[in-house]
Amino acid sequence: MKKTPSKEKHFTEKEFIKSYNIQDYDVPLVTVDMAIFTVRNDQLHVLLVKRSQHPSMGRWALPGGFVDLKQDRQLGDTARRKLKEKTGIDTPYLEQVETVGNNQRDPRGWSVTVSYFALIPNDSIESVDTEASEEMTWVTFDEAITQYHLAFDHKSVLQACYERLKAKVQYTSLPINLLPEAFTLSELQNIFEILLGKTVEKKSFRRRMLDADIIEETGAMKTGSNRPAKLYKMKSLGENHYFSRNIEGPR
Amino acid sequence: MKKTPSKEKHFTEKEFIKSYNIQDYDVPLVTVDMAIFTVRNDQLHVLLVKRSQHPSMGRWALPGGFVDLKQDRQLGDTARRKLKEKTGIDTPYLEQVETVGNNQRDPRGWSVTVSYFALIPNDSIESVDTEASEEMTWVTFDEAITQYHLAFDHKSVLQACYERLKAKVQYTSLPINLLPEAFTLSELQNIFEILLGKTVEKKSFRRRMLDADIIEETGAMKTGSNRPAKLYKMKSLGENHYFSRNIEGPR
DNA sequence: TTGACATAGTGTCACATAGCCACTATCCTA
DNA sequence: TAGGATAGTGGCTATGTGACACTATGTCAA
Repeated sequence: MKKTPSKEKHFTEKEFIKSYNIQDYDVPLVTVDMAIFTVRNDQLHVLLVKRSQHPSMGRWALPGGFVDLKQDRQLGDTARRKLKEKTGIDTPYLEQVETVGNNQRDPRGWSVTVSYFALIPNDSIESVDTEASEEMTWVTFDEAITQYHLAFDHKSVLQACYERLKAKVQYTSLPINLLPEAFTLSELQNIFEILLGKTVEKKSFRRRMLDADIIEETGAMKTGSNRPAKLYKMKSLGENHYFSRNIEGPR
Repeated sequence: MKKTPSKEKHFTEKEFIKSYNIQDYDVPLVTVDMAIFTVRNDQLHVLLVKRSQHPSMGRWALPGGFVDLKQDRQLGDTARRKLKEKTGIDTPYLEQVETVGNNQRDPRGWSVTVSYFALIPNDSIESVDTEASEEMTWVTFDEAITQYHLAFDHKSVLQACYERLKAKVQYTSLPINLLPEAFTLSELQNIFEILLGKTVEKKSFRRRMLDADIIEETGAMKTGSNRPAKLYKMKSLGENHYFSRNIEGPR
């Protein structure tokens, strides 16, 4: 039984703060969960970790955990900290998606999770030496949804992250963040097609990207077993462009 | 001083849950804050309440408060409960915007707020008899930002809500929710123009709305001192339409 | 050395859709 | 019955995307 907080108003704010103790209240749990996306082998992948503790010990889940009130100055720090722990990356594209809170999703009680998704270039993933006890794995998004029985409500959290990502691919330049610093237009188009699940017309795509004035030539070329392609990079790193029209598929 | 939670893994999940006590951990405060928007006198208005308790007693703030773990089954319920208390409305357009958490925004300590915005038709606002002690007022968005010194970080929360709203006006049918059930196309256009801050061309606007297949004639007409206008209503209530292009202004 | 291949990159036209704006329609009021 | 006001439309122009054939430039194998 909690004591009812005093409604006395005769003291100053200073006194109020001093007498305030969060332990006197029923409060929910607060966690941060994240979907870390990358594209490898022409498929969207997401990182899962195996839970080493109760509840749902042994089940696969999205990386995440409690906000550390000492370490984390703000919510995003929790996400960035987890990302760094798992992948070694510290400047990803990071976007908050949704906050879910109810008394069903965690057996420990009323629980709130703030979800984020991160986009990282596949080639930048370092193998981090994590606690030996901790297993993690990259799986395709489809597998994560259909083959894995994710802990808590992580299936729906993951789906929400994917929906947001997919929606934004239609009208932003966001997928650039899935590529390394320098990339060709063909590579970029390929990433868009993977995320959109449909092909786009080459000329239209190139016009769209070039007219947006968000990328510039590096000067270097990417060579292969055929005509070399110009390498591009983002003009201002981290800037995200919003197009005034959705990208369209074939008619 | 908190005790370090046990990392023992030798018991079952059931035993773990039983022994789990949230009081053993440092946890943040969790609140819900909301921007309740309506349009009156051709201006976007937002509802403010005067805080009757510490902290920031006497300052104006967005309606909101703690999640009530007993009453609220999920986060959105907290928002809906507050909205109902203040306006008497229980089926608004409600959208979660952002979740901010840090140890600066509230003098009581590490605090998380989940923000929502609601859109309500001006004519549906009932005067609710609230606690006598509680003052509330509708002010224009501009006034709220420039004239009122809002409590906590509510200024930036309010701005985030506005940004989201303004962005969505470009490519969704969302502003319909600011009008009563039946409305004319001219009224709808007017709302869009207010939110966009610029005029739009009549024919283009009507084409856009009609082609989207989201509204239908009620059969009734709105009469005035000139040619009567057809009244329309949403085809499926609450459904929000996404256009594939942003609304454009005059060239 | 050369020709096949593969992928990069472009020229150009058709087509869809939004802006523009003048025109018509239908009410009220004096 | 004419004038004012707002509702609603016809039809042309401008803009930008889709389509697709065409050119460009590398590698590689014979």
